[in-house]
Amino acid sequence: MTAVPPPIRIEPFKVACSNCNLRELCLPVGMSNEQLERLDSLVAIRRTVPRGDALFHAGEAFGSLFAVRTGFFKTCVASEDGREQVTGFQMAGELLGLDGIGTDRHTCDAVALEDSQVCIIPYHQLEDLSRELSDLQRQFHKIMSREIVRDHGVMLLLGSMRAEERLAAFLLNLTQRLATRGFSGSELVLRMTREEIGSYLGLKLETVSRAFSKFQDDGLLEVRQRQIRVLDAPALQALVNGPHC
Amino acid sequence: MTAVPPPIRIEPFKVACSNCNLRELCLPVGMSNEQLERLDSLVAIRRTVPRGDALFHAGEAFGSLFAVRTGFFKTCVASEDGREQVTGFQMAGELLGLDGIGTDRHTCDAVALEDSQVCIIPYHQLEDLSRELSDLQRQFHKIMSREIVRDHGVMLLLGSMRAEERLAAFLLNLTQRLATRGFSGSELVLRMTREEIGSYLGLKLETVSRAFSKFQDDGLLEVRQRQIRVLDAPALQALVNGPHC
DNA sequence: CGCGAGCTTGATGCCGATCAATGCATGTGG
DNA sequence: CCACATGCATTGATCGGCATCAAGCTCGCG
Repeated sequence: MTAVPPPIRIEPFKVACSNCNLRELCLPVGMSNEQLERLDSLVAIRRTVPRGDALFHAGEAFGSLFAVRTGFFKTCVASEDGREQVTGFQMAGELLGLDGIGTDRHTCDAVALEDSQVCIIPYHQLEDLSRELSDLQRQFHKIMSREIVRDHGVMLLLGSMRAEERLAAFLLNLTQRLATRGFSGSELVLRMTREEIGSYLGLKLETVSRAFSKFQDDGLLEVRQRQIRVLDAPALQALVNGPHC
Repeated sequence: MTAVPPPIRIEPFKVACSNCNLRELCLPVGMSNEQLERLDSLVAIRRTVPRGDALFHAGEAFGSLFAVRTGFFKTCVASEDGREQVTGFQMAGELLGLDGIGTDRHTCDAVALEDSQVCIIPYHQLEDLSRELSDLQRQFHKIMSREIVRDHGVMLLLGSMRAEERLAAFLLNLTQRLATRGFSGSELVLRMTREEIGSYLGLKLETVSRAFSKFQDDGLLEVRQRQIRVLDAPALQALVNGPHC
């Protein structure tokens, strides 16, 4: 039984995991060419998300995961009374929407911090295919597990670090992920506001700003608005590990 | 090459998901009797963990997940410099070890807070079986996703709530989970110390103790050491939602 | 050019950390 | 059975880091 092809507009360029330059960072890690071709048939559509728009909102029905192809996102949860917490920042090759699997509804908002593009991964098809391809299954499980481990790291940060330690840890994490993607490990442009950084780190925007200024005074960073140059990464690392013990 | 059978003592009573009274809370949710029998062949061993002992440590090789059968656990991560953060408390029917999938090593410690018993779920066999049983696959994915959502909730708590709000949220979460397991929603015995609660909530033990006393003074709780009686759950709930806006 | 969003910087105050003493339950050995 | 030790909890006094409040500042953009 051949399925009717879905009436969806295909992007003009070919969408294919098999020749995507992010395949070593994304869902296809560890898959053979043959397997990749089967994944291609699943991930056939991209979606463009302009800066400021939401990819999905908390409460919406869940149907697909999304892989960031280009751009930058934040995810944030909110409590009844309107408190907001940024739970993460996602860049190329990272998956969005894992929170929706448990209840079939998204539980957070995903907002593009710059004009972005995502690959759409229909979730039930992914489940079906990962029952056939154990390498795909394994990689998907690893991605979920690492998200849990990452969250535990954020808890450690929020529960036991001081303001400057939090910002240092945040910056090192960002530069490391950017370096993995071939960018300079010392030069970066923040895509988010001081307020969003603060929300992620459990701080107010003024505190974030002061910490940036302090780092600049101490010669660890060069800060010009959102342009950041890391001058002394080891010193930042020393801050993250306990300098106060 | 037949492997030597591992020298593991099988518990005298029959271990079977199919007739486990926790099957509606645990991995088997949503599975048919036939499917359950296949799961039984996988989950055949239990392990007893005395109070204070670790089920696993960060850094150890990962091989199995564990389902809490009886008892109570905490999980905690530590940074290089020795800072510790309790990342969760697990009770009957909840899974331990999901953090290990991503790197094939555990990334946190799991410690029994009372004499406990867990079912051992060999992970690779679980992967194999979940490729055959889509209901098992679905439930496993839901469990991982819900863990991520739970972690996001903890981040919200750590990032934006005040001390008393955190404790109120913690107590309501505990009572709710106990109620799901058939216990009273108003009477509970804490299995963890003030210090462990504090670590989980990002507070010092003195602050936790003061918050308990405050709740008692205000008539929300009756506190006698670790014996807690909830007198006014709605008031606790009101604290969690923003009373200060 | 002037507006506005976002950022910086200063002054002040409060919440929770820290330091310290006491209380209370459990266990152990004389 | 009592004396004492130990681990955990409570309570008070003080301190400090970050939030809060309040101006200015910078830069991009209509």
